[in-house]
Amino acid sequence: MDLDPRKKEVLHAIVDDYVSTFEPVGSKSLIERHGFDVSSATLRNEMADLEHMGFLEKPHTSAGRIPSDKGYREYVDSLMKVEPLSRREQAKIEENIKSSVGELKDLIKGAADTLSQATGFVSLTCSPRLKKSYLTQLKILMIEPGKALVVVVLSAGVVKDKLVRIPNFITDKQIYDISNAIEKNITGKPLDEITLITVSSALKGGSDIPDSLLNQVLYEAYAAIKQADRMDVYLEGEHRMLSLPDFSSMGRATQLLGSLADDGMVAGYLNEMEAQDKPNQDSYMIRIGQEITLEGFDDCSFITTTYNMGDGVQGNIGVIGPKRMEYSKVISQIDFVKKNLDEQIKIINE
Amino acid sequence: MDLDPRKKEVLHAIVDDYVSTFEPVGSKSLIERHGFDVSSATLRNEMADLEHMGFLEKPHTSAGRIPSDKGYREYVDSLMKVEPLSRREQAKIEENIKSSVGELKDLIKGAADTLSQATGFVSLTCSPRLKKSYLTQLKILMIEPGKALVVVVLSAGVVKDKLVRIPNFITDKQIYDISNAIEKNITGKPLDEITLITVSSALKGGSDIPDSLLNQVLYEAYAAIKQADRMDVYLEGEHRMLSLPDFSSMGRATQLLGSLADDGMVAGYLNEMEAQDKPNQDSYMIRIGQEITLEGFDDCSFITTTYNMGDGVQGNIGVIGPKRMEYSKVISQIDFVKKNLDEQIKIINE
DNA sequence: AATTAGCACTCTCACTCATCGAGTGCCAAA
DNA sequence: TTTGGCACTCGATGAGTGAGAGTGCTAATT
Repeated sequence: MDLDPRKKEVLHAIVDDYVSTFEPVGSKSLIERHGFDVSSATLRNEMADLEHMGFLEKPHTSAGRIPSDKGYREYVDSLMKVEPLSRREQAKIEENIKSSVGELKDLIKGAADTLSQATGFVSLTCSPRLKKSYLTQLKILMIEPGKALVVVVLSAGVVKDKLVRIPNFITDKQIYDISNAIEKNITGKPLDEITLITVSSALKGGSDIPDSLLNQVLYEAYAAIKQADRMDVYLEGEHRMLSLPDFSSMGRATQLLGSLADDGMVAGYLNEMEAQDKPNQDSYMIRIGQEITLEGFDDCSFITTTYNMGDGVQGNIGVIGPKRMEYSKVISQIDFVKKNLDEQIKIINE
Repeated sequence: MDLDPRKKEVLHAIVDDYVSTFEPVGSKSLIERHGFDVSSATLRNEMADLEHMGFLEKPHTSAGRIPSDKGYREYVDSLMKVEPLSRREQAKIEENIKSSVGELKDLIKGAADTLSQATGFVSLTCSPRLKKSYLTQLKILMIEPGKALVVVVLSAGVVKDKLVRIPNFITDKQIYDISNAIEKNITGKPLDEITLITVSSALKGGSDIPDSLLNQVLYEAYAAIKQADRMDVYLEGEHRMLSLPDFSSMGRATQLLGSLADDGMVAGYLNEMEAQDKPNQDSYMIRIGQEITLEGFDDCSFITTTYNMGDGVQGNIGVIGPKRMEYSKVISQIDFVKKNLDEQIKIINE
């Protein structure tokens, strides 16, 4: 069911107007702002049609129209045109990201901060999905009797570690042997294929440590490996949402921030989205209003894309903003931040 | 200038009432709720006195009185009586904290979450101050050519690490030697006495690596050591503030969350507070309203105390809440969480 | 000297009511 | 198919009002 060209124009204009003014737009002001050379009555008819088709809605009988979720969806899918950022904005983002030096984590955090600042919304980043990456090194470092540091090195240059407790009287040498044996056995395996069994099988019989103690060490090593896969979601700029007129009522604001406080929920939803969309690299996942199945995000949109760490390892970056946002602009902002992030990651990984 | 006993009673009652109702308290309701056997006129006189002395203020001519910052201060310093938590509340906190297993970091985060949930306010934790702790181990682990992991082990069982870049062709063996040399040289030194010079002096001449490359490695090692001292502030539960009537106006809420978003600012202020109070262990630092010299916290109070990791290493834990809070209750909550945290830390450190 | 009753005064809050204006839907004419 | 015209709807605004809670002050009482 395609819209005729004029309806498209009208919808486009209404979305633009509503996004910039946050006021229901009426037939008259539509003519004033855009150069439609038909009368207001004609527009009224068009608008009534668009409403019947579900693209617009009325807050109450005698107000202008606002876009419905479906209206925004149409706008995003076929009406808007993404334009590049101004040189000025680009420069600011570039500078910001470059100044966040350090490890991968700091870099991602820096990108998130930049994105939130640029958009004025909440930015969202998600640590890389490491299930498919494989293990290249495993070291267990004795810290003191009873305490060891397990260092897990993955393809794509990711390093994770975990401090674990081990039986008190296991020696340096023993740990060293265990560590080597495990490493030999599971190097090259994708993370999601490693199980407690795989880890343990390296060692059966080949050691002088009683099984029960050995198992404890193995378990800790296993846990450390598995933990490397943990998905960390980082949200930044929650407070910025309070300045938006969309959330100027205390009720909505409270609900939104309450929902945002639960990172786990957002993380879970992201996973779900990803499963649905099977995104190819460089594509965007966009969810508008009620398309978001989480409580409390009715007036929001999610836009995310992926950043790349090589070897097919990817994480997410994006924003959560009011559904009344300048989609084309926000998308170019995300895109530009993502590109810069990819670049910087490449640099720190050589 | 001491208050006479009745004035104390009156102030006490007013603070209690105001805290629980959030409404300016008048002479009449004061009699109703508390068993004062004087007339309302007498109380009015007392209240007028207290106002002149600066303990109370009036929102407008014809409303009841509310405590001023000075009033709260008096209340906190000499009027209130801290009572232990109910068995029920204790159990909840205990359970919550025990369920946050893992490394020190997780434990602290767990304590913060618990505290925020228990109080309904923002909780604040601060990683331990490590300046005075000394270095017990330093390992540099080769990850791949050009990349190494520096592991710093401090007294009090703290382990920190940092992924660093090193010149490409430095070998495993060389790194091992450098690491040993540095370790030998600075083990036992307090963190704040370690300088780039101290680190470097270990190695002069004793190696076959060109100075310029060596310096790069040394610098990274030094940076990794210094970074161990970084103070991390963690704030949790910002959204809870929105539910409080104290911040039910959008303006205040926005300002508060904006200020809270800047962890660095809060961290800086904590440092300042600490310097002023020279706290002995187990004492509380309390700042009420305008006593807090930060922008945006006029209606808030900070209450913090320290948690202990042994060897004199301490961090901070506390809350940021509305100054209209049940001080005695909040203090016992913080106290109880702190005790549990101390205990759990002891357990994971053996 | 401290306490109390009484009273005039102040100020906020909640409520009502009328008005205004932007916008709509629909009909009949072009 | 488009347009002008018109009656209607509904939220926002602002003024006016009365109730209620509280105060300060004064004069009488203990």
